[in-house]
Amino acid sequence: MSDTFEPAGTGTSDDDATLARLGRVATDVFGWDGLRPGQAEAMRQLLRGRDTLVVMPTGAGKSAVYQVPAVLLPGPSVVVSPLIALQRDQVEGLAESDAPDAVAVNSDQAAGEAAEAWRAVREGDAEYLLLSPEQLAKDEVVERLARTEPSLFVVDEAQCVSSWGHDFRPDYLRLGHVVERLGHPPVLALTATAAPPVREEIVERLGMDDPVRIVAGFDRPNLRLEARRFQDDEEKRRAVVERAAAEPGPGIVYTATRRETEEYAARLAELGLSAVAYHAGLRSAERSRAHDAFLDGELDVVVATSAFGMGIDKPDVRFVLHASVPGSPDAYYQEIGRAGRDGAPALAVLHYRPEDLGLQRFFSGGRPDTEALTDVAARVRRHGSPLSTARLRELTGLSANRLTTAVNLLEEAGVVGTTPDGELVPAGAHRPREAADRAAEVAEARRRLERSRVEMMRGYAEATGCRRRFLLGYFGEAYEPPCDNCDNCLARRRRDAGREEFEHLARERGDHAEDAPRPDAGRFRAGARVLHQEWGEGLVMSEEEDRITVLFDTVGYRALSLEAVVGQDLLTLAEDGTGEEGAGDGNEEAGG
DNA sequence: CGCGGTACGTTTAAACGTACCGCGGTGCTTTAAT
Repeated sequence: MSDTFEPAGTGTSDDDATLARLGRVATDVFGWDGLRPGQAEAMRQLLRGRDTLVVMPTGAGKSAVYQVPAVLLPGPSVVVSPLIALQRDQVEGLAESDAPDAVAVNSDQAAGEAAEAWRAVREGDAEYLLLSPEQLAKDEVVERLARTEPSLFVVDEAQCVSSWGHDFRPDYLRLGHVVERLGHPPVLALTATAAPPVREEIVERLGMDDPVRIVAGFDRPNLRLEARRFQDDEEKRRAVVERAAAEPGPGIVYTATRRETEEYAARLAELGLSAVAYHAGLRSAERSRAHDAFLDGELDVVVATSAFGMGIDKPDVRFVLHASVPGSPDAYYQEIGRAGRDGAPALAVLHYRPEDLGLQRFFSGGRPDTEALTDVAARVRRHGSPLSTARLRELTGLSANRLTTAVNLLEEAGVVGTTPDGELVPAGAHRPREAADRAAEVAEARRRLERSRVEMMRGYAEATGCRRRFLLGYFGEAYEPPCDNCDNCLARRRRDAGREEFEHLARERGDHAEDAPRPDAGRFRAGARVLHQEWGEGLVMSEEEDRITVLFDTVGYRALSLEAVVGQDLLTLAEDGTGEEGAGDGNEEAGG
């Protein structure tokens, strides 16, 4: 995949001129000192018209990547943003600066406000237009947008495509069609956290064309990683409360349910901490009060569900404690990534009970809606001509989410297609029941993948090796332990120190204080394509000392012990496609 | 999948099992009723 971009700074005068122009805009218009290498490279690719995926930590200046080139490109820039609160922050931030203005169009606005925003975009008074994917699901919005001839299509928080698109906010999976209807301006996908398969899904779902991938390193060496296992629920709760009270704040405690946020916040308040609960069931005034108080340093602890986080860019969060396992390493890394952004030591502790995995399994459970699938398939087929989603909604009476989810599954199964105008047509001559069955299979595969991600959290919680290696491996980065900043590495170091005292005695007795020799992973390195008798083809994602993790096409992530792999010939190398996605492939390491 | 609550059952009466039910996370948008 290294052919997907040409290295920067090969010194053609065109490149130099482009970089100079970008640098001038950065300083003259935005008032910044300069551009970091990863930023500048992404901007240069966008100006060349290339689709670009950027994975960079929060605070590394992802927004700059579209803000600067937008100034040099002719039309307005569309920015897809998942939360109205984030849109508001961006609009306000740009309004306060000398940079061009941004406007948003969303359901929060008074009647005249949207009209004024469109006018500003049309007449060039606003450079950036912020929209939710749901806005872009409306024909009239896309048509109006097409007339403004946007020169850049940005998807912020692009991991939402993968994490929310399949059920919660299905319009995320339709953005690729929007891009085409806009004449495919350069697409920029921005995210802080995306494992290799998530990156590939973003590329595919947004219809990115031979994209450049710019991926900064994931390691956060100042984060101390720890996991503690509990049998008893109340014991776990006590440990969480005690830790939150003992560690220097401010900090975040993540729970699995709304109810738990209230319970923990109450117990912490009893101990005299200033702690509040935060979840999506609170009134919006309460939510923003908690949010602002935390950012302003008035709180010791926020106890929150996963609702708390996006848009929290507070440098001095000292700990993130998980009172329960989250549903995936993707979610976990994103949540602990909110600690220690100032680079000073910070702590991430997972409080784990195997029973807690059940709730996450439930969350990733949803059975496919066979009825909706059959109904939609039947109507698309019966209707002689292309069918708009608006019309389909009238015909079926399905809610927007159920309908769009069904359409997405049918499309992924290859039994429904989308025309260049965004209308739906049948693909192939499948009877509705058969079409629905195929789509249900797609949904089932997705469910298996999500459940395997839950299992990866079990793997992390129960890991005996370096936790940093585990997480970085999951994100496609090789790492050589010890990290000296996770509980397992530190425990091993203490053991080794103790062992030295007895080493000479052991030598006298003739035995070895070394661990048993580990089987060699041999050919099954990260990035290798492998074949398993039962589970079919897969891709080796990471290697640990005694196991490897493989992402199988049909069953999702599986951890395999090297002993079994080698001893029982579990795996063979698949036809050597090599260099597919995997650790250390052609992604640029644009040092963070 | 695991929990908390409730209803029902039994034993030897106020308390203790058991069986079943419902619930659990992320946000946009639009619309109807005050």
